[in-house]
Amino acid sequence: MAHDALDAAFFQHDVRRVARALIGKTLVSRWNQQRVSGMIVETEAYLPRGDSASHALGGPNRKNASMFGPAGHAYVYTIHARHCFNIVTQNPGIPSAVLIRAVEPLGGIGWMQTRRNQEKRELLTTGPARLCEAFAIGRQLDGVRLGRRRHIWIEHDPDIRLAAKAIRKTERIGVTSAQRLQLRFVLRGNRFVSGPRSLG
DNA sequence: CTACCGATTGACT
DNA sequence: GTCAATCGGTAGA
Repeated sequence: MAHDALDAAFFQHDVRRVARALIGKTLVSRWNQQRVSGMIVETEAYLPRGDSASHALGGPNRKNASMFGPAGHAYVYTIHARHCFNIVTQNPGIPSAVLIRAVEPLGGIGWMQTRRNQEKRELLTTGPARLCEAFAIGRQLDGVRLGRRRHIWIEHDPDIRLAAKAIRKTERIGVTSAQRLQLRFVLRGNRFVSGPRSLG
């Protein structure tokens, strides 16, 4: 029950290292007395330099400001009328973030089904916008620090230990530039990973 | 004000 | 597998 919550120091490393390390961790949301949790099974890294797909390209603006803020805070953006949840890394001064693309539902599945208006577990949290809806993550969390006393945080279960080969590295999903970069990390074989099966 | 875009999803063949 | 709906944010007239 009382698993350690990851603190800011965890997120102050290279974004690729953090993206890989987040696989197998537990994402927890508590909102309106409703606790929801899931094991992270898919992430993507967005680099501070040389990454034409990063929202930080071109410098800070009103929309991407959180990417330039402190590590361990949320960066929530809107795309196609939906939300996506990132965790800022390496900052200050190095705008980078990890996109959480999919989790395996663990607790509060009934809340997820209600919020998603969807019964099938495979359709609750397989995709960045789907999991945001299931975890009640919206723009109001943009720039907010993660923590156990907040709306959202990440826990480490010491019983979950993944072998290096359990994590697969692939190209990112849906990115229209810089596609050759291998910046997506997935838990190999997990059925809650999003995207084409060939990249699972 | 209008025009256009997208780190997506869900419906469809 | 393919494809269009979707709408907030941003840029430009």
